[in-house]
Amino acid sequence: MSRVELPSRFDAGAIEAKWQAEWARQQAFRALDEPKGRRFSLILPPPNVTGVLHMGHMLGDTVMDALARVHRMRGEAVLWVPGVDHAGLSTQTAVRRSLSKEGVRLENLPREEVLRHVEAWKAERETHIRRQLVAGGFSIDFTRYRYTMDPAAVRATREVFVRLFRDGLIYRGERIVNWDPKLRTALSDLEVLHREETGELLTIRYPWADGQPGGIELATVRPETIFGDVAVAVHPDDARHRDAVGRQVRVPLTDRTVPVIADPQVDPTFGTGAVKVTPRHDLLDHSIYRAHEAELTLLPSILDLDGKLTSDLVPASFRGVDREKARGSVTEALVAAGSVVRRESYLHSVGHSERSDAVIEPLLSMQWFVRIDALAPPAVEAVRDGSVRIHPERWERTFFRWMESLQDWCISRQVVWGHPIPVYYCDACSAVTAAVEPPPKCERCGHAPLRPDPDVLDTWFTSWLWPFAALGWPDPTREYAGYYPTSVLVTGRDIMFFWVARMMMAGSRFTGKSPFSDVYFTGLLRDELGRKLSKQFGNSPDPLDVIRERGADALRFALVHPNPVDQDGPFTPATLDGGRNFVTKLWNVVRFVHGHLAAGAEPPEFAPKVAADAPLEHRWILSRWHATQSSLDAALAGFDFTAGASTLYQFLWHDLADVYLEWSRDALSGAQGEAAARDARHVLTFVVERTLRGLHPFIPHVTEELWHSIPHTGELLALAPWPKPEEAPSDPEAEVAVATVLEAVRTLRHLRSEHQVPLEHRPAAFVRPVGAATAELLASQRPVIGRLAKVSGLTFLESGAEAPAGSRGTVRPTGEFFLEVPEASPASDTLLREQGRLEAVLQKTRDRLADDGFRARAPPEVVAETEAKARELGERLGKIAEQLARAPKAAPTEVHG
RNA sequence: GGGCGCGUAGUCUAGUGGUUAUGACGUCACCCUGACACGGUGAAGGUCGCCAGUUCGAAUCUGGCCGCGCCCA
Repeated sequence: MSRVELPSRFDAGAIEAKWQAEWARQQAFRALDEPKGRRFSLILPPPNVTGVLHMGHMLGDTVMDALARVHRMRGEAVLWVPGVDHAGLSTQTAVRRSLSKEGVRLENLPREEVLRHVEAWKAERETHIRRQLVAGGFSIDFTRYRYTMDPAAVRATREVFVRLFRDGLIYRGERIVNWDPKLRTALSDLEVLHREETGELLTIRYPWADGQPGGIELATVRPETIFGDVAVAVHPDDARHRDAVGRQVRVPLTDRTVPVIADPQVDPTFGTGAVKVTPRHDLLDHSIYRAHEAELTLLPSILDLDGKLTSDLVPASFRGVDREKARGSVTEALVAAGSVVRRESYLHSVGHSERSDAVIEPLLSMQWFVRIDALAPPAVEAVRDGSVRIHPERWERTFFRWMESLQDWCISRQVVWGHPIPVYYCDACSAVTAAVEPPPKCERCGHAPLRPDPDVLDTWFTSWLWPFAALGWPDPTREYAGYYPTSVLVTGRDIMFFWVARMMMAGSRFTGKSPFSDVYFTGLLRDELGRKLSKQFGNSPDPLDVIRERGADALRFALVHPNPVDQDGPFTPATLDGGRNFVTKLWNVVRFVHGHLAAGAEPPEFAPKVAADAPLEHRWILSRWHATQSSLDAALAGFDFTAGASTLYQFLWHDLADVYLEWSRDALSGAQGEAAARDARHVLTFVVERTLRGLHPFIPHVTEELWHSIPHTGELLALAPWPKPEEAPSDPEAEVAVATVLEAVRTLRHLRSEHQVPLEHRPAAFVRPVGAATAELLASQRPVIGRLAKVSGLTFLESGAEAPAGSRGTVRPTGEFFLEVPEASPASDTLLREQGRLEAVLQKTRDRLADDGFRARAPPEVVAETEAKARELGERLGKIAEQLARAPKAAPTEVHG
């Protein structure tokens, strides 16, 4: 059992690196190939190689690590699988931006060269991410490291595609999709962010085609699309337009005529109740078109993939003009032509690309889709029947609501970087084949070669398989057999739909099981101004830099400790200081312990048996530890990591350091004899050792270091057993008694401070306790009270006895306390303030007692308590009055003004 | 527009019907006391957003209003 001298300062950099290396050397986090007994597994939500880890990742990873370490200490087989995500569109966008800074357009490069650039980008970020994960001290199994484009993930992705295709749940079709004209790709509904924007609502008159005066008026915010109109639609019940239905109108600025049709999808409350129908460029218009397909033959496209006006239907002067520019010039032309009836400012919601921020263009396009609604029911059922629990629980409702209104998922992307869609076309017989392995020739007609689909899959199409794909599915790997389904998923709620819900669908569909049993959503981090952490504000430092400056443990504690459940948490210099201060406090507590243990010969044994007549402070600290460990376990079970960290913080700092260490100083130093010293060492070692174990999941490095510096059994704290509260007894009696003693100490300290007793003075103190039990307790603890309050002795006053002249006093629930004060000491106003406060309380209490309703309806014990309270307050006020009566002789009355 | 939350000392926060409302940061005073000034001791600081209601009793439950945030359209 080796013990080391602790340096006076905690050198986070060196110590953290040392234990990271040691954990790796001992393979402490390597999961068993064939786990037995209870197991706990989780996947690291694979960070995008688009960038590197930010503080939000660190928060999630710290939570996951806390869970993983606790379960490991409980003796369970733990597997934590790390990995990174290729993040197709996102990474390609980043690379494109980086190339454009060098004046290179990604679109102009050959595919192979684009891939080379992306691979280089990925390699750089991946290296950094791995370094960050190591530096954080996360107990990840790096031997199971995975990447969403490594061969096994490719296999799983293609396998899933092919299965869904064969089951008819993936189809290719021409649908209105969200088109990003900047990135030139389709996006899923989830990748579109809606923002309120002010536009202009134009009311335009479409004249009757037969030349009769007038026409039909309709409102639009997109006048540039009139060239693609195929009809004007009104609601069938709209009396205003009943006569118009069936007539022809002329599209302004053109010679084309289109019919007025009636369709119930039209919102009669919008504008004039008539709308233009541009079926290739609007979802609703397309739907109306479909309903009237027989009468409407034309389906014109007037926008190209860059969002520029195109087509013969567009007057030459507008051709090739971007849609946003064209809006203005078409408006001018309409005004000039006298077609505009009204122009008004209009606030409406505009979809933007999550990636490029370009305004999304609804566009009729041939894409691949997943019939997601068919996959949803088992996922909904899993949450409903409790086999998957969402924390915090209220997010279940959001989950359900979303699952009820699912649109088909567009999974094809027109980008280079990603998993190619595993579909092959035969140009000879037009067969469409989906296959895991590229087929050499057409199965139907034998034609070769086949033409592969040019698109790639949405990255989430791989991500939704991750809980089992990362474990090797569809192969029957040891990881999959031993650790699937996983236990917990920790992530941000911003990807609840993107990822969590879809994972549950995929899990049920392909493995027959929910991929995890618990989902925990972390909150967001905000800076001191309440802003989200973001590069753009410069408030989002690289975690590696913070770790270099403060240490990983300080960062981890700062992230978890002040972060309330289900609310945004602060990430500020102050919270970082808090983390560092706590780590330093722990370090110094153990240094104190260490110094005292060095004096002892043999290492104390564990699991102290505390007799009922053992010294009060030992019974008390063990009871406090029992309570702390209990609430820690409860907090962890409820996924309340802040409460867990907080209970340890309070215990270490206030119970252990502030009270117990000071109280036990004498005993530890041997001043009370060798037996007392031995007992104190014994209890102290036990409590500190168990506290290190309890703190280890949150701040693993410093606890590992400190644990090795005190008596312990085992090779690594990371693998030491998780403490059980019942290792030490709960002792409510001791807790009450210590509270009384501490109140006496605090009262005397207060009197010292109030009356400015110089620090070197040891004034005499007097007490007139309430009740024999208190008297006995205080008498038995006279030495420690004297020591902690820095008074010379504590004299007990008989009930009638006058306090000595030259003393000042105060009144507490446990009794009256007096302290010898310097003669020049002015009277304090504390007593007066206390008197005022208590009188207010007493008044409220008496009012309540005077209320007949209260006496009649409140439970008798509450009435009795209230009566006792009134009595006690009355007595205390009486004593305060007595003290005030004897105070004036030395009391200048500046207080009363 | 729909939905879900949140308003408690200067700031963040605990507290889901019954003592005198919890803790942290910050502030003030004293103190480098043999673990720690990244610290110790003491103190100041609150109309629990507003208005009604339920109840013997409301920070806590209900409704309305005001303010803020997030998600969805």
